[in-house]
Amino acid sequence: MSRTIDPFGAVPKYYQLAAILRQKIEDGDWKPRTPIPSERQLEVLYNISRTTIREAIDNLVQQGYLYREHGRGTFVSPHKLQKGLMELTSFSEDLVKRGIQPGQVIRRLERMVPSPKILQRLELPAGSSVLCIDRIRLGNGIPIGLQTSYLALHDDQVITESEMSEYGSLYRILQEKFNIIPTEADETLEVTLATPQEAQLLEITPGAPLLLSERLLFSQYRKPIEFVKILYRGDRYRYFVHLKR
Amino acid sequence: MSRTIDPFGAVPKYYQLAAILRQKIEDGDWKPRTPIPSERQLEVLYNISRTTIREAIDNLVQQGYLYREHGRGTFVSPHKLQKGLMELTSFSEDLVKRGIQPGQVIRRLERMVPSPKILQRLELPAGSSVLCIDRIRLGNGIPIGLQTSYLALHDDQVITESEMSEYGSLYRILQEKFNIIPTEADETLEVTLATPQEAQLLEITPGAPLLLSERLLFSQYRKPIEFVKILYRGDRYRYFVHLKR
DNA sequence: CTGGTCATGTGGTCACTACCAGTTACATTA
DNA sequence: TAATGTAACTGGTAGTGACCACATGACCAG
Repeated sequence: MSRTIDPFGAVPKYYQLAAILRQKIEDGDWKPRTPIPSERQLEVLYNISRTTIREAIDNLVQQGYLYREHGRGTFVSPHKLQKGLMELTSFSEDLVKRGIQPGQVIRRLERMVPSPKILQRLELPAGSSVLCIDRIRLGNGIPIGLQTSYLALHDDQVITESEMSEYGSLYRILQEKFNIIPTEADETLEVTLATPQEAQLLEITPGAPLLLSERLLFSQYRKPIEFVKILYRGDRYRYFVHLKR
Repeated sequence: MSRTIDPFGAVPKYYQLAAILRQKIEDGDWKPRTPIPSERQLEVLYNISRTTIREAIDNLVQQGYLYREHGRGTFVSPHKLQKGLMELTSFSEDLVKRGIQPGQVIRRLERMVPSPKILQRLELPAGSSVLCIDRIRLGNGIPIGLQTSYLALHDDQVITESEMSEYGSLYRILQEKFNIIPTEADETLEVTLATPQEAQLLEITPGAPLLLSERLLFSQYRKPIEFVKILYRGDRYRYFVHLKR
């Protein structure tokens, strides 16, 4: 890992500096609750202007690595293993973080015209077609959720079943193939009971309690990209979220 | 509402500007998806340096009011009624937003020594006492949740039952009386079934599905402040969250 | 011992300047 | 006509310099 700033590289200096500081925190060079060098000290240490220093620190504060105290200093956050948890995550990222091996069975992958309610949430005109992906989600080989995604993609934006396994994550495909960056999402969670059909797919008894999630995903330009409905087995899944002011 | 910048006031200029811009968005003066004036134009319009302009815009982008497109401009986010939803909210704020009249029955309010597991999560030494508040939460007069809070407060930081109703919100008491600002929280949600006792308090049948939330709340200095457990009636409550990258 | 003052260190705010990097419209050229 | 360049926008990055607001500890007067 580079420990110095490259003034000619394509990556911005504040970004390079943020990476260096983040590394120090993750490596444990800087302990929780202890102050990092002051902004004036960093200015000298890395030969970078305070403007840039502050931009780097702003980023890390935003991401929860550091916190400031006016008049006292900037300190390392004491959160232990939670780095990255505040992030908007995909299902697979989500599981990997908990040490569970994600898996999936794709039951359907095709273009279709969804219900008007779904089209409305995706802000598409009536009669539009979307890409629909129907999957059984597995954790360590055991079914834990039924997921149905409706993606607001054009006819020429194709996703194949083989790409789904290559990329590993739908969000990676969106980002790397279509330059769509998931940025925000609205999600609701509620309790529901398994229908016989759902129970069979999830290998549970009908009427067993499920966690129902409905999520609307927005791109970097605040356009709705995906509407996804997930039914989680109530006995095998716990939803986690990190909230911020 | 003031539409100009006061250069001598105690409030920072970037904050005043952000308030003005936010107002224009909320009033509908600037429509969704349309560009706001460029940073150079705002510089002239308000006689403020671009540094300050950008700081104000940064804030609003962070809060979801605006989004930038490099080379094109800065645009108003198209989100309709969702302003503020990304915020870390208290139970009562939460309900008010949905147009439901919040209410509560305080069943217990006392200092106690909680279980070691809870003390550990609050990062307090074994044997410490905390303030425990046990409440039934109402929506439009109907029970929708059982809430038990454990607050990491000192013996001299007292909260009375009358203050609970005066302030309306526990978070307001923390903020205004003790200068503790809820900044982050980790929350898990899972499904569980009502015990006979819980069923009675919630006025449902035993065995009915419930939504169980466990939340650990952190102050502005990343110290754990509150551990709270809430049991929601599965048939009357839907959890909402706004996620961000 | 108590309370005030002050120097010094911290982050917070602001202005001015310069240049880089995408986007767009339009004139130019093949 | 179609491709191409180019000028004039946009936001993005970076440096410099100044002053304010808050926290702390050393010092001093009572």
